[in-house]
Amino acid sequence: MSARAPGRPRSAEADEAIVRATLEVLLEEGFRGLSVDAVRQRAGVGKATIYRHFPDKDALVVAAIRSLHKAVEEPPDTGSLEGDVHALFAQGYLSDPRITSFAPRLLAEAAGSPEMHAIFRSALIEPRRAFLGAILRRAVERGELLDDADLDLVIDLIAGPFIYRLLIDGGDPAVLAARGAAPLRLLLEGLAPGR
Amino acid sequence: MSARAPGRPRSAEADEAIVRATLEVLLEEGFRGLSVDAVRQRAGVGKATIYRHFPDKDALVVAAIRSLHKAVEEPPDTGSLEGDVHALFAQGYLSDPRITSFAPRLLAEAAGSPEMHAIFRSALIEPRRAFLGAILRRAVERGELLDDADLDLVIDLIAGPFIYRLLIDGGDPAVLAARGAAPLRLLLEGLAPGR
Amino acid sequence: MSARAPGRPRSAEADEAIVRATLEVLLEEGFRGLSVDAVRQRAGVGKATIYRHFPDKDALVVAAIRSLHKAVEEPPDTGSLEGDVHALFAQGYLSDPRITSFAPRLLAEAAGSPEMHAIFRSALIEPRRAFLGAILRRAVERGELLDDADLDLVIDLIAGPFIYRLLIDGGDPAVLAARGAAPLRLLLEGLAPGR
Amino acid sequence: MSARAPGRPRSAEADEAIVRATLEVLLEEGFRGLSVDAVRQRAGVGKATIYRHFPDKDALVVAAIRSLHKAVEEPPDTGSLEGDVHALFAQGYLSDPRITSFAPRLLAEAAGSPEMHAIFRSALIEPRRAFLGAILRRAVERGELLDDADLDLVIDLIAGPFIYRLLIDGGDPAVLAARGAAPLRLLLEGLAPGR
DNA sequence: CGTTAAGCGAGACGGTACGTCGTGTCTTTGT
DNA sequence: ACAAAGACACGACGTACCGTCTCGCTTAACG
Repeated sequence: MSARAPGRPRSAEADEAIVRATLEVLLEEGFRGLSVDAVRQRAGVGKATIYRHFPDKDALVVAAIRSLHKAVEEPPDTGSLEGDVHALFAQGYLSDPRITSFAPRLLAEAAGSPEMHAIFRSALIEPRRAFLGAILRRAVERGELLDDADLDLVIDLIAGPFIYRLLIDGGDPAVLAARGAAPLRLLLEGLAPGR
Repeated sequence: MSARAPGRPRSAEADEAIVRATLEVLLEEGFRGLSVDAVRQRAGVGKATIYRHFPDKDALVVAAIRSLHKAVEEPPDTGSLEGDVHALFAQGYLSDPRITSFAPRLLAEAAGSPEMHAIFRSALIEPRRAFLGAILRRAVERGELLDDADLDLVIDLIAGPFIYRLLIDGGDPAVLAARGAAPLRLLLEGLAPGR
Repeated sequence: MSARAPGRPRSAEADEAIVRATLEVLLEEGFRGLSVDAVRQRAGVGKATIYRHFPDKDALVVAAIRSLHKAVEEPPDTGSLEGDVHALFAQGYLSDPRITSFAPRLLAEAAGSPEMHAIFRSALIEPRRAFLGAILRRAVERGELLDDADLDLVIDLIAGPFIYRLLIDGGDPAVLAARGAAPLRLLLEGLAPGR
Repeated sequence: MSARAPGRPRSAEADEAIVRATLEVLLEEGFRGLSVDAVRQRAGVGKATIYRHFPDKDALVVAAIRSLHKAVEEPPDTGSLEGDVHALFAQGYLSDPRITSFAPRLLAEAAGSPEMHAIFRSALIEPRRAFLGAILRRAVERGELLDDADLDLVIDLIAGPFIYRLLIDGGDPAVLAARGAAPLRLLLEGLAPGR
């Protein structure tokens, strides 16, 4: 018995070319300047193929965003919580221009669209929370944090102000560097076990 | 020399009708569904009039957002920082559906548009930060906070996780109520002077 | 090594199914509504098979039209020219709805396409001219027409007004019956030898 | 009471430019090569304007055909029926390439579309019949034709074979010149009063 | 107190992008 | 080895929207 659909299968190359072209146009021309025909031309692909792979332009953008997921690398172990977090920020954990540029737009689409919101979470938010979570678990093992600390809450406390600043200041890296780390010290003091 | 332009003056009624219609369409149809013609029809106004009052569609949206500013009320003095902050959250400081619905969309427009971003900050962010600031200054006067506390930073620490949760969870009020207040207690402990 | 049969020799069936499906779609949807995919689906055939049998859509149409040729029957001998011609008209010599429906469309394709025009002539025009020619030759033998009459010209004179009316009046059978035969009498008088 | 519609009136210039551009593209590229965007570009007009003036591409073509009507000139009086008819043919009464090229295509559209057929008749057929009719009436006055001749029938007899040849031979002018006039002599003999 | 310049609703205008569909070619799997 | 199924590149179709431009009319300040 065959689980295979008949006919010529969808081209993975075309799919990849479309997503890559979308990302390129998105970065060069911005969201407003993204046209399906521009993607079509750059990908060297037929318009019908785009619409066969993605129901509409939004889905195309979502796929492009999702493709960024792979780019995020594992955070290194520097030996201390503070070092780990700084390393995470330093490696562009959230200040990656692609993220600061795309995330708000994606967020806008997510408003009123539960599926879009789920994609937003799974493609952008959760992987980053997972990295922070790993760092925090290492800190607990090291004894830097209380055993019963609510790690999800701690993540909120670390990432929240950072994101907030990101949104308010429009992703200016200098401002982020200056203010992003500030809450961390405060938290480290409040959450240290021996106190 | 005349300080007055000749001819019929611009109609304040038309201006108001345009802004109101824009808000209505924005709420009913969302950002994507907002078309100048829809505003025109709902406002009972000529298209040229819209473009005489606002240079383009973005300006129209900005004006509509700005018109929401008036709705925010002064936060009451409950006698304690914790009470004030809870009161602020309780009165819908940020969970106002108009805010949770508009803010992300506006944010999306703000990405890559400095003017839009400035509007976003001045119309939505700053008024709310001002309220929190007033509350915190009262707390300093009461002796609940250290005199030399960086209030802007404290605001980040309080509002940041809240906003972060708002964005992640899509503004679900129940979740906000459960998690929004959590960081506050932690902060209050860490920032109390007598320690 | 496998002695498996080299696939089903379905070629002839497929060809016939394609032509039949083309005719059906042509009659139901008209020329504009004829799409190769519609033919494909109705014939239960692969698209590549169609293009293996016919170079392009025009050839497909030509084949469909040609398949109508077989339907035309030999004209009977009634004993007189007038009777023969009336019999020819009566048997639907040209008022066959398939002809009145297809001919103009085919004509349209023929404009500017010599090959199409040749098809048009050989599949529709010439067989009918041949019938008229046979009738006229019988008339010459009977002495009803002058020996040196230009039979091609006589055919033009008989068929021309008829076709002209057909095109002008849109193939309305009543009109054709009323006016189609009229020129014939006039011609018979003018071409009778004993005058 | 105002008979004037509100708003900016449709542009007669745009309409004319569209029709002219359609005719040009039609003549240069042929029917198959006619695209609305080509017309749009050549006319220097917005696509929406085309579709505001004409419901679809067919209507556009019809309007272009109709615009040819004005080009037909009055037939001169040469003093004799035969001369008049020759003059009519000589001036391109029916051999105008625009006619021989468009008529069959229009005919094809007319099949199954009464409105289209009516346009075909009123824009192409009737004006030409009217010219022939005028010539024939002059002939009756001159005594060249019987007073009680059915002029409509005579028109059929003159025009019919000519059109028939036109269609069969694809509008080759040489063939038309050779064969188109042949039936005329026959008819003149048969319809002359003094016989 | 009438001119007159600029406002007004209405809607057509030139463009540009959208998403659908049709053509003729190709690449799969199944028989 | 050929057939069905259907994906592919290309390009036209008809719709919607943006921001500009006439229309004919109102409205108010100035002469």
